[in-house]
Amino acid sequence: MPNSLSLARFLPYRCNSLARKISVSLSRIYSDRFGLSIPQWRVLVTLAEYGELQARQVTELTTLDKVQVSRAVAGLAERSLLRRRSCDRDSRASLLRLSESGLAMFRRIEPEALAWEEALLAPLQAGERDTLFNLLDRLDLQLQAMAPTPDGTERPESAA
Amino acid sequence: MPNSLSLARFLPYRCNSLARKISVSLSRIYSDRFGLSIPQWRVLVTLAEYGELQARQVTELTTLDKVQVSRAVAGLAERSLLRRRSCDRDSRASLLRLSESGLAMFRRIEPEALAWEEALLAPLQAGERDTLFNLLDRLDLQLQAMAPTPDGTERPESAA
DNA sequence: GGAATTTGGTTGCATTGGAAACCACTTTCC
DNA sequence: GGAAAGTGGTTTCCAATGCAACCAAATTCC
Repeated sequence: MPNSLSLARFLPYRCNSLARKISVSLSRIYSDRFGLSIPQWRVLVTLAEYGELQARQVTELTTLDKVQVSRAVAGLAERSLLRRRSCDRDSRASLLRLSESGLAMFRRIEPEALAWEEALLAPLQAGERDTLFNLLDRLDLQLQAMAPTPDGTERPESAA
Repeated sequence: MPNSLSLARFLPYRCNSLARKISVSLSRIYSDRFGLSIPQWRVLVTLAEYGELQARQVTELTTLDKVQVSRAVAGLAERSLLRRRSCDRDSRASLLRLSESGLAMFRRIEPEALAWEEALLAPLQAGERDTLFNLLDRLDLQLQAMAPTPDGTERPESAA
């Protein structure tokens, strides 16, 4: 019996290579033309959407770890694309907000990014797009359920 | 009007973060326990599937570039998990094949990897799994169609 | 046959990315 | 009030990654 694990049909490989290709292609917009790294791009989008946030909240919203956020924020601040304000309630933290120029940059990139996404999804009908997002959501959820708990105990099965 | 680009609903972000989580989770098998990097793991699987290949063919089958393949092969050879044979037809190239121990390692990882995939896909019915793979294939295809040609000329539209 | 180009593969170098140590502050708990 | 533990964020150090230069052999084209 030949082995049945074929890379080409192995979901982790498929997802990874697709995600990689998507990233490379999209980065031609925000990276080549606007000089943003992926983490910087995510921070930009997130602050554009939420206004003012602490770094901690950004990490939660972007699936980036705190080191990546710290560096991305430093890079954006360097270019005056965002401003940090000290936080009253907690003097360790600071509040992050896009500057005018940061917001302006976002407004220039946004329509292009959306157009690019639209082009990618063009072959899919509306219903298929919903299905796609639904499937991704469910995989995400399942992955979370499969994740080991820090203390090694298994979480109880959700009631059927 | 609030902007309509929301990270959480942006396909590139969704794909990327899902793929990342999948990789991290799966790597607990081949990385933590068997000490393989992702490229090494892909080379292992590919050689297990195809038997003997040139490095060049491996790059095509794994979506890795030649540098990654070269280094992965060096790492596997270092641990005697694979053997290189010189190629008659082309003395620059060499033919790669898993050693007995490489194949043995693959046979130990394979069922675990498949079981892990099965656990991830558990919430999806058979039809949904097909749909998922079909959608991924179509996105891949579309991405390829969107890719700029090296010389900047656009490829002709495929006949409708 | 031999210069010029291409191809298979490796290596060096500069950059990125992650883990863990770290600093400063805040909260908990006695 | 103060030790101990936790949290927000940055920095340091090291491994992984990517690009470009490189070497050697093969192919193309006169």
